[in-house]
Amino acid sequence: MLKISKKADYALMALQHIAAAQFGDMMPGRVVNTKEIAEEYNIPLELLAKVLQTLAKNALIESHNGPKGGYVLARRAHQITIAQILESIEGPLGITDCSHEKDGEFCMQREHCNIRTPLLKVQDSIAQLLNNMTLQDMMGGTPLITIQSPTAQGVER
Amino acid sequence: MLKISKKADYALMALQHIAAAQFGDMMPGRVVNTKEIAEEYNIPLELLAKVLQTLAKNALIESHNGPKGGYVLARRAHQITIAQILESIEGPLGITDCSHEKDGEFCMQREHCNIRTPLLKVQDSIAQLLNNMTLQDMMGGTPLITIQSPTAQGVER
DNA sequence: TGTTAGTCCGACCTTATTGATCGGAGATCA
DNA sequence: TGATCTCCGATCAATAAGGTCGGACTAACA
Repeated sequence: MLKISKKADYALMALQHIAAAQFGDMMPGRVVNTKEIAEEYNIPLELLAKVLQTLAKNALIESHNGPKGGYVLARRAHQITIAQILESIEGPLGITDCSHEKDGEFCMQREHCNIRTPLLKVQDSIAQLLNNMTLQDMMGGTPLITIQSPTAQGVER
Repeated sequence: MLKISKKADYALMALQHIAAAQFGDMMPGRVVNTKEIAEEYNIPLELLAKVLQTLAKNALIESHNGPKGGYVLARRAHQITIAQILESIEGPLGITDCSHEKDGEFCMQREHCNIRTPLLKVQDSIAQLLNNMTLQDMMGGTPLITIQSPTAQGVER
C-alpha cells in the first residue's frame, strides 16, 4: 500500500545521478545523457527519456540538445525537494480522492463522511516529511531526514 | 500520488461506523449489518461486503451469522491502528518495490541503487505515523495524530 | 554547410490493478 | 422449515501503469 510508481523511482535515481555529476556544488557541472543513466541502473531507455522530459518540463532539470547534450540540474540539490520530484511525476499528493475537491464537487460519501478530516491530517504530515527532505539529503552516505513537527524544532536522525 | 484505494476508504468508514455503534466503550455493542453501512455512505453493497469479510478474516471485526447478524469490533477502538486497517486491505506498507525483498531476490537496479536507503527511512516515518493513530483517534471531534520521532517524545498536535 | 548523434514530443499498445457484480453455499433464529 | 443474513469464489469492466514506436527538431563537428 501507498506505493510510489516505477516512474517516480526512476526519476529519483536519475536525479540523484545527475546531481552526483555536479560534484562540489559547482553549477553547471557535467552534462549527463539519458543512455548513461539507463545503462547504469537498468532502466528501459525510452521510459526513462519520458520521465526526464517530464522533469525538464517541470523545471527541475535543464535539457541540452544535440551531440554531447543531456541533462543538468536546474537548481542546486538542496533546493530540490523529494515532494517536488514525486509531484512532477505522479501529480499532487492526495491519499484520498476528496483531497483536492474544489467547492461544489463532492464525493458520493461526503455528506456523512467521517474520515475526511483525520485523513487530511495524515496527509499533511506526509507532505511535511517529503517537503523537508531534499535531493541533497539523498546524496552520499550522510544522514538525513528530519521529522518536522508543526510546532517547530526538527529532530535530527 | 500515494493514494489509498477506495476499498481502504470504505474500510475506514465502515469501521468508524461500527465503532460508533459501540458507544461508551462497551463491549460488545450493537451489531451492525452490511446493508446499513452501505446505505448510510452510498457504498456498493457487494463491494463493502467483501471489504468487511477481509477485515473479519484479519480479526479486526467479528461476524455474526443469521438474521440480526452483522459485525462488531473484535477489539476496542483504541487498540485498532490505522496501519492495521490499511494493511488488512492493501497489504503491507511499501512505498518502493524493494521494501520487502527477501535475501536473494533483488530488483534490477539493486546493484547501483542509490535511493533505497533514504526511501526506507521515509517509509519508516509514515509507518510510525499510521501505527500511532488508532480508530479511537478518528472518532468524535477530538484532536489526534502524534508524530513520533525515533528518538522518542511524541509531539501533540 | 551538411551530416549525424542526440534530445524532444506525442501517440500508441500491453498488462496489472482496482472497482464492481453475480450466484450459490452455509448458518442462524423465529 | 423458511426467511434472512453472512460467507466465499468466480467473473467482468474500467482505469492506470509500464513500456514501445516513429518522426521532428537541434546543435556540435568534420
